[in-house]
Amino acid sequence: MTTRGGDGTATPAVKTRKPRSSRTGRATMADVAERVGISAITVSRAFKRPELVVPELRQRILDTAQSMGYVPNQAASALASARSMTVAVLIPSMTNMVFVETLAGIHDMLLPRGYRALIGVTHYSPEEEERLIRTYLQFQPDGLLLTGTDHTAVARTYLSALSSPTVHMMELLDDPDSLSVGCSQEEGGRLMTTHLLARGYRRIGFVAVQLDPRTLARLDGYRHALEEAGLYDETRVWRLPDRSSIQLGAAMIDRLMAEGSDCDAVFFCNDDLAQGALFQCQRRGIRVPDQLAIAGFNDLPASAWTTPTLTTVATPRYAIGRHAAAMLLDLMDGKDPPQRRLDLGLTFIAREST
Amino acid sequence: MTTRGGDGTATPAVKTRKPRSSRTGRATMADVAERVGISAITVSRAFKRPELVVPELRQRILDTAQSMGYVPNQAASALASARSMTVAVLIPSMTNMVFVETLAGIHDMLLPRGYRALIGVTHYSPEEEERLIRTYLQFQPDGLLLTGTDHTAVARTYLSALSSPTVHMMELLDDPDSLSVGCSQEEGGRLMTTHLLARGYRRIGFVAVQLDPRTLARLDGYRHALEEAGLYDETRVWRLPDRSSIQLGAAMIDRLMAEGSDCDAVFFCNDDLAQGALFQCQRRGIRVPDQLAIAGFNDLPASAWTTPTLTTVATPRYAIGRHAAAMLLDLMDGKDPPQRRLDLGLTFIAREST
DNA sequence: GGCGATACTGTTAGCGCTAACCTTGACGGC
DNA sequence: GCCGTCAAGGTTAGCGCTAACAGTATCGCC
Repeated sequence: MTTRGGDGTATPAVKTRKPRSSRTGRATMADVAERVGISAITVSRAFKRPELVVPELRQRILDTAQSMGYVPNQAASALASARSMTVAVLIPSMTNMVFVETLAGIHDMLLPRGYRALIGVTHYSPEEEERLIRTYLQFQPDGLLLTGTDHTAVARTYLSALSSPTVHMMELLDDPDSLSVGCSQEEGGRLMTTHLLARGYRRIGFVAVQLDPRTLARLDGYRHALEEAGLYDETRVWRLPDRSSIQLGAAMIDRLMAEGSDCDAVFFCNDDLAQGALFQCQRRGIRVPDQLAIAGFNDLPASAWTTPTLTTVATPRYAIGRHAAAMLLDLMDGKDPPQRRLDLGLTFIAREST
Repeated sequence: MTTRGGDGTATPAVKTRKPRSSRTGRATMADVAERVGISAITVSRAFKRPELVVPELRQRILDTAQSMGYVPNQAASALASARSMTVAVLIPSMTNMVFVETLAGIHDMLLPRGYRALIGVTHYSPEEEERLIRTYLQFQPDGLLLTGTDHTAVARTYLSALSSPTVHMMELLDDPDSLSVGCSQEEGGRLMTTHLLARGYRRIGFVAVQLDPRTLARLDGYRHALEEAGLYDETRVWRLPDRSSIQLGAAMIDRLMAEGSDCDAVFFCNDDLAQGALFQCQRRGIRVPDQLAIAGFNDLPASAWTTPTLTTVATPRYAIGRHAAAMLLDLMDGKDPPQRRLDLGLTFIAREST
C-alpha cells in the first residue's frame, strides 16, 4: 500500500525539493513556500506572526495554502517551539453537570487564546488521576488544571518537577505555593445547616455519597454547625461510597423510613440525591417540608422546578472554570496572577422544600 | 527565570552528548540511553515494542527512565512515526447528557487501545464544526468521530481529502462510502406517535426545539404517522430554535394554555422539555395523562422518577459511542469493519404520562 | 557619503523521536 | 566449514516546523 518511490522519473527542474508530502499525503510548509516562490519560514510567519509579513505577500501565502489544502502540523510545531498550546484538564466525572459546566468556563477562556484543552476523567480516584497526569505529560502541556487537592504522592512529585504551571479548581488551598480557584465547601455545609436550624429543624440528617473531599468538607460544615448548636448526632449521618443519582436519593427515603429515622430534615450532599428524595416523598405521600424538609447542594437546573422546589446552595462552577483558566493564562504568559487563592463564594437559595 | 546556559563548566568525558534536556528541562530518550549505556533506539523499543528487548535490559531501562522522571515526548513521536494516536471527536453539546454518554462509550473503547480523544463542541453549528475540523486536522488525528451527517461543503472537502478514517455517529447514512453508527430518529418519532394513537389520543402536538437534523427527523416520523392516520395538523407543531431545557418545557405548557391549544397529547422532542412540562402541569393542576398526555425522547435518568413517570424512547447512546469507536479502531488497523452502517435500534418505554 | 535604524525575508541548525536498514554473534543442518 | 537464519541491538537519516541569527534593501540624518 506504500506509495513511496513509485515515481522513478526525475524532475530536473526541481533542485533539492523532495516530492510533496512524502509520507502522509499532506502538503507541508515547504510545499506552500515552493509554490509561492519564497522560503518556508515566511510561510510560518504568515500564520504565526502575521505582522512580520507584508500584507500582500501574506494574503498570497494564505490563499495558496488554502488552495493546496495545507494544514499546519501541530506536532512539528510543538517539537520545534517547545510550546504545545495545550492545557491538560482533569475532572472527576463527565456525567456530573457541575464539572461539565466548569469545563465550559475553561473552554470559553482558553479557545479564544489559541489554547486547547486535553480532557481527562479521573472517576474520583487519585490513582487514576496519577495515571492520567503521567499520560498527559507526554503531550508537554503548557499548563494543568486539576480538580481538588488530594493527589497521590507520586502525582505531587510529577507536579513539582514540572515547569508548567498548575491551578487547582473547586477547593481552596492554604499553601501559598499552590494556586487555587474555588469556594469553601465547608462553608456551604455550614450555611445550609444554619438555615435549617433557623427554620426550626432540630433533628437534621446528612446523606454523604461518593465521599470525595468536597462532600466530606460539606459534611464537616454540617457537623460544626450542629455541634455549636449542641445538636450533632452521628446516627443521623449516612455515608455511602456510591455515586450520586436520583435513584439513590429515592432509595434513601425508603431506607430512612425503614430504619424508623426521626429526622425532621435531611441535607443531601448533592441536588440529584435531593431530587430523587423529593420524587419518592411525593410517591409515598410524605409531605415536604411539613413532615420532612429536604435540602440539596449545587443548584442543578431541575431544582427550581420540582414540587416543591428545592432549597440548595449554588456553586459558581462556570466562573471557577473561567477564573482558573484565566489564572493559568497569566502564568503561561509569565505574569503573576493577582491572587494565588481565589474564593468565588457561594449563593444560598431558599426554596419551598425547607 | 531562565536557567539556560547556567553551567559553563565543560565535561570532557561526555563526547558529543549535549547537556541533558536543553530546552524544557526534561530528560530525553537520549539521556536515559546514555545513563543505561545503550542507544536511544533501544529505549524507544523498550517502551513501544517491548518484545524486541530482552526482559532484563528492558526492566533496567524502565527503572532508569522512572528514576529520571523521563516522560516520552508525544509530539516528537507523532512527528517521527506519522501516528498521533489521537482521535478527534466532535459533539454538538457538552451539557446534553446524550452526548456525554456517547463520549463515555468512546473513551471506554479507545483508551485501553492507547488512543486519546480530542473533544470538540460544535454547538449544533455546521460552521463551527468546519472550524473545529480545520483546527483538529493540525493534530494529524488517526481518525475522526463526527456527530450527525450535515457538514458544510468545505468540511466535506476536508474529509474526503483526508486519509484518516471517519465515522458518523447518531444518524445513519445510506451512502455506501460513508460509515455510520446510530439509530433511526425518524423511526423513534413514528414509534411514539403510533403509541399515542393506539392509546386513543387524536389531537397530538409536537414541540421541536434546537431544530438540529435529529429533531427534524423525529418530527418527520411524527408527521408521517399522523398523516397515515389522517390526523396531521400543522397548527399543532411548534418549532423553536432555542436549546432544550426544563425551563423551556414549562414555558411551553404556559404557552399552549395561553393559545387555547386543543391538544390531548404533546410529544416533546427531548426528555428535559417533557420533564419541565410535567412539572408545570403539576404546578398548574393539569392532570397528566387524563387532561393532557406528555411524551419525551431519550430516556434521561429523571424520567423514571417524575410524577407521573415519563413515557419516552430510549436511545442507545453509550453503545453508539462504543461501536463507533470500535469501527474506527478496525479502520485504523487497516481492517474493514463488519458493517459500514450499524443500526443499534431504539427502545420504546411506556410509562404513566401517556 | 557614511552610519545607523528599520523593515522584510532568508539560512542554518536542531527539537526528540522512530523507520529502515545494518551489524554482530550464536546456533544448527548438511 | 559453509551457509542460512534468527535474535538483539546499533546507525543513519529525516519527520515538519521554528529559534536565532544573518542578510539585503530602503530610508533618514548629519
